[in-house]
Amino acid sequence: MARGKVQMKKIENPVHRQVTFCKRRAGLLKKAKELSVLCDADIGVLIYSSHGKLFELATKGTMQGLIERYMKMKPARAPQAETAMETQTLDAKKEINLLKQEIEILQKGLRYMFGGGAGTMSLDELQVLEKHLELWIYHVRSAKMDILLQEIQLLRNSVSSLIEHF
Amino acid sequence: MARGKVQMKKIENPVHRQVTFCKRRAGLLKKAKELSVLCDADIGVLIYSSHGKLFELATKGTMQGLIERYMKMKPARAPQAETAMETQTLDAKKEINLLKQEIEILQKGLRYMFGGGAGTMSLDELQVLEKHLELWIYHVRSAKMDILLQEIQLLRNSVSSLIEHF
DNA sequence: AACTATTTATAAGA
DNA sequence: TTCTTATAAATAGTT
Repeated sequence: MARGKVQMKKIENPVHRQVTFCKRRAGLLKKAKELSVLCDADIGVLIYSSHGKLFELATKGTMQGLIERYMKMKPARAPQAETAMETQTLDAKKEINLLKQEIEILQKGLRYMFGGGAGTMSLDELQVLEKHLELWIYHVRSAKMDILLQEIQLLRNSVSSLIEHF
Repeated sequence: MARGKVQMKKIENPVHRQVTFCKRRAGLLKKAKELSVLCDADIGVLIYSSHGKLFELATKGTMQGLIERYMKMKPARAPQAETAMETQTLDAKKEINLLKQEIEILQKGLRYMFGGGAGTMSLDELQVLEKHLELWIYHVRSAKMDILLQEIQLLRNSVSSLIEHF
């Protein structure tokens, strides 16, 4: 893209090809990061050089995570028979999904309780929910503070006894 | 990259963000294809929009194929005693325990809200609950912001049409 | 969805 | 590889 157009075909000169690979690879990964940040997207990029070397980028979590998400969305074929261990892993994953669902449900329940409706909430509902949450956080922080203050009191008492004792 | 620089942070206006997502997504995929052709590389790109929609590109074969290649290259974990599969199972069990704890805390949080008192929660549990609440408030505020910005966009469009009409 | 003024990426050269 | 620079491409803001 500079000092001359470039034909869209494999660069034959291997030196030139390697240089371009480095530059454009960096460019591609940069663009991917930017898109991720600007638009709040999760992006994974896998690049295998012509000689098989791997370069990767995962803008959120790990490549593993993004791949698993992909697999869920697109159930893959099962090439081989499962071993006992694989079955165990699959069972565990099922359980994880169930638990995640449970959390989802609890959260929806909370939302329902405060907001009066599930799913999409109106501005007013969100306003109310926000107020509830602020109040709740306030209570949680108070409770934390109470615990800490109790702790301090206990320590003070210990110190007092020690002083009396000696 | 035009008519003004752009800050590298999430674009707040949802309309603007969506437009940019479309444009840059197209740009990223184009760049990936070019790199693939020019340098004879095999490239896979996974993009999840903030709303979870998947966009993908595999310049050679299928995404499945690239992923399998990735998996073969990177069983990179497991110290040595465990097989990859055993590690996976252990990881899954750890995740299950974490999720169970999380559910416990959410449930306690609910009871706490109903009862109006802290009594039963430990400092650590309160800490976790507080983090959850903070995250939740953040989401609620984002949702509010989205609604307001959409409203503004609608009004702007109305004003534009009126001006054109008269 | 089209249009440009600018910014960014990068091909070639050093 | 790295830096420089002229130029091609991408794209932000606008219409």
